[in-house]
Amino acid sequence: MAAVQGNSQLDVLIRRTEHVVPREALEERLASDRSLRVKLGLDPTARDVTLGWAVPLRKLRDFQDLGHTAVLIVGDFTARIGDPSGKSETRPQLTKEEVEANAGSCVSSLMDILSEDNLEVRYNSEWLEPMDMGDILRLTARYTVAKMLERDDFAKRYKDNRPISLVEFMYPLLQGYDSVAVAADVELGGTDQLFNLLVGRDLQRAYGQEPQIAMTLPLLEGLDGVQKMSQSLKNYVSIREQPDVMFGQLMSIPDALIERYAVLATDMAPEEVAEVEAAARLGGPEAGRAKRRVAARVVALYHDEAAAQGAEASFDRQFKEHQAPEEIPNAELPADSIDGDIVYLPRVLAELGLAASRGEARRLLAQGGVRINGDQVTGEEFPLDASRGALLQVGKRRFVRLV
RNA sequence: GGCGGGAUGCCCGAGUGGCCAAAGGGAGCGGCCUGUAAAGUCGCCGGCGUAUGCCUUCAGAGGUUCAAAUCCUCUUCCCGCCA
Repeated sequence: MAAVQGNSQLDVLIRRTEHVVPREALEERLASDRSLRVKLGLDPTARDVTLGWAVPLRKLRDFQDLGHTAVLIVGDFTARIGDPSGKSETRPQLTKEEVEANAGSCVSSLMDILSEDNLEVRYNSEWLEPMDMGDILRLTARYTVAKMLERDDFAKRYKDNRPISLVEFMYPLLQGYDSVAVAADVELGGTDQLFNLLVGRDLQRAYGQEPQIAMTLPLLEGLDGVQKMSQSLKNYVSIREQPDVMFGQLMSIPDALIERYAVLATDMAPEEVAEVEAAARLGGPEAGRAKRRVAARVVALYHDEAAAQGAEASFDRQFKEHQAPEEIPNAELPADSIDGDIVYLPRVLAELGLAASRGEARRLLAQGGVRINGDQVTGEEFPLDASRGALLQVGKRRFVRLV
């Protein structure tokens, strides 16, 4: 068993959680000194690990570090059904091939956070695929419609006369059955998973097992500051993002979220979080410094200290001093943008991907969003000889060296 | 099986014959400002070589009309209610 014992172990595990149901059961099981089986379901539709998804993963890592077993469930079977949670709408079902293609790379990127030790990876098709209609009916017999409708999402949709697919009723049951199949002691999930985790408890009881402890973790808001971080909303930060980009993305969170990120996205100790929060509250430059501190800590967590410092330095260079970044990609002047001894800028911007279309490029020019060698350019044509080797900048953060 | 509702630009959502490339909001983008890619503020936000112009778009296919996102017909998909 691990170095941390008793209450301190409990403290570590409880940190950052939203619900621990029931908490006494967790205390009891920890006291038993047994290596617990801690389950976390993985939706193999995701391609990247985001800072939001990292929250439960890092909690799982906490358990591993304390000698418990991480049981990662790849929902290859359930992914083909679709998870209704929090989406309030039905999602297209994935094919077996799509799911398989994702699953492998998914698990490998999780290894950035999880440890190879104390790890068990299971695919739920292992036990769900062989079920026959009899098994399925016996499973559904354990649950009632009224109980299903306790779930907020279902209750709301039912009340609003919005669709609830029958298959959505199956998902919590199957996820709960996963817990039975792997004999989970604890299941982790986002706050929106609480209902499903509790179904797991009911089913385990029904199948004669000791019910698991349901532990939920807060859902981290995305860069927009409102909606939860998700890949489909494109408001996320990947844990594999380049240091400079990651730092910049983190600096773009609203001030109101500084503390939230300090708690959920960094490894800051509670005292340090308190400092950051106090600074953030002061607003002004203090808040700016607090945000930097959080951003740097996140970068350090997924890269290293040097990368964090480098990222902060280049952030200052680019956004405070308005200098070009050190690394600027070269881009060849598109041939069809050249007409005699002039280049047609909208074409250049569009072809190089600096603008979505020539129309947008022209708007950017008109709005003063384009600079060449630091000087604002508003005309659509530019001398060819002055273009060779020039530094082309769009907005504050897109740079290209023309060759 | 019967009845009713719906499908609009990245998303949500107005629009029921011309004033519609289509209100409004969100997201996104740009300028300014600043402590940052925060906040605030102003602006942009279908495409086209630079346009009082042309093209494509309001689920799909036809049709009526000088003129259709708006009317008619058929088709596809979605939803609800009653059985």
